[in-house]
Amino acid sequence: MRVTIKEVATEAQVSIATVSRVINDKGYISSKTRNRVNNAMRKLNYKPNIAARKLHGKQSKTIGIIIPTLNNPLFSELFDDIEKHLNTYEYQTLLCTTNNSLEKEKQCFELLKSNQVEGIITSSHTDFLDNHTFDGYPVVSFDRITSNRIPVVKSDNLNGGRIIAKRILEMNKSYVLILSGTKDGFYKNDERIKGMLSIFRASDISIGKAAISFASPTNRKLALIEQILSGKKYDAICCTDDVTALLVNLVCTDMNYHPLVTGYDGSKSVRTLFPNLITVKQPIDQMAKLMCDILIKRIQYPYFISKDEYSFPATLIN
Amino acid sequence: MRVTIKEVATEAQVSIATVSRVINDKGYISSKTRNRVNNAMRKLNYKPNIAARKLHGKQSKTIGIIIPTLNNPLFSELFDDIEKHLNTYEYQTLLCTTNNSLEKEKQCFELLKSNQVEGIITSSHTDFLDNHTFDGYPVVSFDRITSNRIPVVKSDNLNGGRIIAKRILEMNKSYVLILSGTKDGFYKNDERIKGMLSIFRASDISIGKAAISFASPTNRKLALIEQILSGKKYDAICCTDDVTALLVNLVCTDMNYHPLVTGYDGSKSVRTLFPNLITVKQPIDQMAKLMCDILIKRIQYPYFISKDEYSFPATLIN
DNA sequence: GTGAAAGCGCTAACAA
DNA sequence: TTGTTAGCGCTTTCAC
Repeated sequence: MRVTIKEVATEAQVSIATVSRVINDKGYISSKTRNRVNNAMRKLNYKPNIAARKLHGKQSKTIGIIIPTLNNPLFSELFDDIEKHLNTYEYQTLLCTTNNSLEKEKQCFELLKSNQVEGIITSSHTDFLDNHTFDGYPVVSFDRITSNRIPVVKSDNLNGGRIIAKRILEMNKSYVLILSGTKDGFYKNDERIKGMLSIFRASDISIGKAAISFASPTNRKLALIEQILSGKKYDAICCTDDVTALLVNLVCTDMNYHPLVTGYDGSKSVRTLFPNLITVKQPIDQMAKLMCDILIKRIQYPYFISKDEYSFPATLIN
Repeated sequence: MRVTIKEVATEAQVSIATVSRVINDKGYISSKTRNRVNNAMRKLNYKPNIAARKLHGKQSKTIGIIIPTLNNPLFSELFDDIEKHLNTYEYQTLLCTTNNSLEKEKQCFELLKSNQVEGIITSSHTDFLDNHTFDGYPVVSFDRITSNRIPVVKSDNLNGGRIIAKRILEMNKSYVLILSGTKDGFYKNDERIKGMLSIFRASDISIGKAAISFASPTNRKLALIEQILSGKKYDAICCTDDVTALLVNLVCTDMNYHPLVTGYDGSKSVRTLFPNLITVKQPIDQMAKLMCDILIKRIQYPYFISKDEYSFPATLIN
């Protein structure tokens, strides 16, 4: 068995309460005792049992993270940034992936509650949140409009859509496909698409629209894309995310068909590995940081009222 | 506050012990009581408090996962597969990333112990494991030879190296660079490189060797690669992982220099997005599954003796 | 078959 | 400034 607070107390010849005080830096302790306890902890290589701490109710020092998948650089980078930043607050992280399934998202939420997380950062895109009571859990959402009083950290999708569309117009395209990477109805009001449309409609470009399901396996997506493109001769294809854009490029290469393909998100790896891709960058690192900050503040000061929405600028790449 | 076992007991008019028995399916319970308890749990939407369960010592139903980074498709896919598979055992996962830093790896290990994980799957590549006593924690390692009695699940790196080298020879190259993606000394005995050398040395090809540090940020890696390549005119560059290969390709394109570049790992996303990359595929999904199976078996039957090493075949892509 | 009660490691009143 | 003690929610003997 591992070393417990009790053994530290014995070793330091104090009570467990004193040890607890030293650990949590609470209340008055003489520096002599403090030293004795610290030495004992070091000597015995004591590590607190987080489960016991959680059991007590507060201070689980754990934040739950809900994301659709790690197999998308947007989300793996987001998670990475969040984790790094939470670590500076001495918080740990409990990760759940949903693949955008409502069922899975429910399970994630239960799992996180079962694990006594102090708050949740979610970037899953089902509408589960809307219908759920939060038992007072602080929650912050990534790029997702929710109806409840859950703060959203997003980037300016409307403007991002506009930027991309303007870029397309500059290149004198005449028949453009807007291809959404999620067709599951969660993006009914996709701001990116709205932005694109607002520009395209004011021009004399022709517009097609299509969507593929986010949760489909890659093979299925490729097949769907091929089907969507077959016969049609768009000279530009605007995707609502980078992964979809990259898949479209693959299919097009195979078809020996070379429209202009644009993405969205601009994660570091995509920007590095596909330096020519025209896309819109969300400042993922800054957004991650802000989400952590809001959440921690909310946890530390329960009456802290955050804004409903924090919006970051979207910037054109290429 | 959440619903506890106590409230379920009251609702079902039984003792908490009985509720516990129903939850864990242990001991004798009449089916009448069982039903009553189950109904009560459903009615109150009871979810067990995992912290309390962990506190008791056994059955934290959590496995710790240590990986270097999620920003490498090999590891994000590995984690994904592990998590999916552990879920079928009703185990949850606690993820730690180390970026191959020894310091971070130590912290991860402590964190996982603090969280009462029942076992650990590690694919980090420092030599921390070798010098550490495991307090009886079941551990299994991914692709990493350790000196202790920790089972390793790997693929046949020696043969993988050979396969790649043979492929190079087929293409009549004469000056090849072997570029390792980790120069931190953890791969002193890198089997992949050994395999390559065994073939190259038996031919009349010239060989160069270099390495870049795994933990460097991408920009730094690109600069290093440029430096390594400047002046030299290799007609083939064999990297020990895909990410390095892709970065090399970027630098080469920039330099308008077009050697044959090969990778290693063959994760799904790399194979999809770079269908022409010559690489060696490790069967990540199968390896993930086996690691979970070994670990769970070891947890359930403490006297289960696993083999020291499980090796999967490596297959050439392209 | 079921319940009472001890105890897991820790925190936080409350006493001293 | 420190110690005593009552829980936190759950599992598990040991009685009944």
